[in-house]
Amino acid sequence: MVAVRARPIVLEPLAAAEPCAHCDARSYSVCNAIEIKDLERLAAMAVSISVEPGRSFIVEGDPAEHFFNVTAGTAKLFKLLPDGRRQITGFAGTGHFLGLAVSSVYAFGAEAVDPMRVCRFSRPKLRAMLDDFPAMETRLLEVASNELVAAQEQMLLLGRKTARERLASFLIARASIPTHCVAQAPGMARTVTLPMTRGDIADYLGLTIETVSRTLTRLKADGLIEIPSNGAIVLRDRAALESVAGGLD
Amino acid sequence: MVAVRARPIVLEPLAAAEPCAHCDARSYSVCNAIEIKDLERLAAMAVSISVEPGRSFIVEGDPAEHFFNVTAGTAKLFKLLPDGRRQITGFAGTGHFLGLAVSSVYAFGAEAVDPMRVCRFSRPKLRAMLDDFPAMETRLLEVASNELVAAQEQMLLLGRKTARERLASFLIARASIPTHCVAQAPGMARTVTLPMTRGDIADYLGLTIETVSRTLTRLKADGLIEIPSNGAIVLRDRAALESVAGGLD
DNA sequence: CGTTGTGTTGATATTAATCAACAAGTGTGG
DNA sequence: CCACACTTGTTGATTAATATCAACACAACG
Repeated sequence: MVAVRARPIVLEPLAAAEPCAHCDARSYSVCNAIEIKDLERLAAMAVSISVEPGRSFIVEGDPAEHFFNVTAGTAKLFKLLPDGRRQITGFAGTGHFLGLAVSSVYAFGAEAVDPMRVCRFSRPKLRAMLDDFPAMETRLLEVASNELVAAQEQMLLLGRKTARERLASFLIARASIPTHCVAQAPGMARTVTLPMTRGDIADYLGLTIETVSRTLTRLKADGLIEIPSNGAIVLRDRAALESVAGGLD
Repeated sequence: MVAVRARPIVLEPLAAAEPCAHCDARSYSVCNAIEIKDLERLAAMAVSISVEPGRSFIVEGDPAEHFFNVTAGTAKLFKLLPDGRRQITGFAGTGHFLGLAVSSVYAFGAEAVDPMRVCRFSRPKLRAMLDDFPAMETRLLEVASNELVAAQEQMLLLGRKTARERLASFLIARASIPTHCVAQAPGMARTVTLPMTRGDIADYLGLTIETVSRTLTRLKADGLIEIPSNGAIVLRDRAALESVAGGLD
């Protein structure tokens, strides 16, 4: 069964708009919940910003003044303990919303993994926007619900899965992320690109760098994956990986 | 700083409505976003159900036909692996909403920890309700955002904290849950009631029963807590507990 | 070239899991 | 009222998984 997936919402100010080579619509207006003309009005309220790899654009504990929509690249979202231990709570790719919090301060930090573009709204403008476009609020609620489901899945991973199961889960999940357009081969990318470092993967999976490295080596030795280069992994036996990811064998 | 906390939303059909001894309004209509008369109309669309301890009322993977609002008692929400490993992703107390998922099947199971009452809506009726009351949708988005923040905090706990830190975090978090009314002593209950078993705590914190037991014993020996009975824990040194919970010392 | 960041691999340490025994509380039925 | 099973919780001995410490390989970059 191939899930029907909503297109990622990508808000981009008109000035920065680029036509998409693959989608039918223009890349900055990929949203199935709002009329195009409204989207343009809406996008005009925002600022488009480039973020270089390694650069933080949200700092945990800072006043939450902005709301972001990722329009290109990938961010890592994380929480820190005073002694430096870090948990990456997720990677935010194109279409992701950041900074929804009700609280007045950000509950997490965000840093670019690769060259990013984000679209930034002030929170009052976001509020005005939601009041103007109820459909947008509905869509955001859907987005938040989906993230909640993903968060629960990650809790299962962190609380109960072995290192091997965690890596398999991670690779399978990564393989189902649409890279750009949503219309795609039936949910299956055989080569997974990993823009993040082993350290990021470790902090995402609640492991150490060494364990991530060793576990990938074992998965390779077992014929489940190939590692053509850092930053890419080929899923040689997707069914077996899914089985491992689900806690079987 | 004492956070201003919104009242829990409690929807209860009129037949089951009971006046609250502590709140100014009636207990079943505690919602700061909707007019009382609308709420009554809305509550009339729902069914109130009692759930005995140990009874499941949401099964992971089943068609997601209903949407629930907890009106009394506590539920545990969990995900399972095929071999029986279980991760409790949260405990849902009075005011919590369950079953928001966009997906057509439930992403988690829910089981009553103690005698519960839940208010049940069919999902189409929920949709109609949200269309009728945009304020309700706004409120749900806030709720979902807060749960997302809590989920991230739990990921930090599961991925990076020691057993001792996990227990301390759990106790501190439990101590800040308003039992019934929200207006309360400045955020601080010294005695924490734990309706769930050690096994539930273990599955929530990603530990085993034995480790939970041992760690509580150690916290007691260190003078941070007292354990007058199963089901209750007295925080003897809240500051120290908070310090441990935050990853210090 | 050295330097730095990233990744791999090996040896050892440590935390928490597992295996096991037992204690305390609860409910049942004789 | 007491024997009994059953559930829940505690504590001890041992094991296993992963973390930690350490060395080294390799690529990117000034």
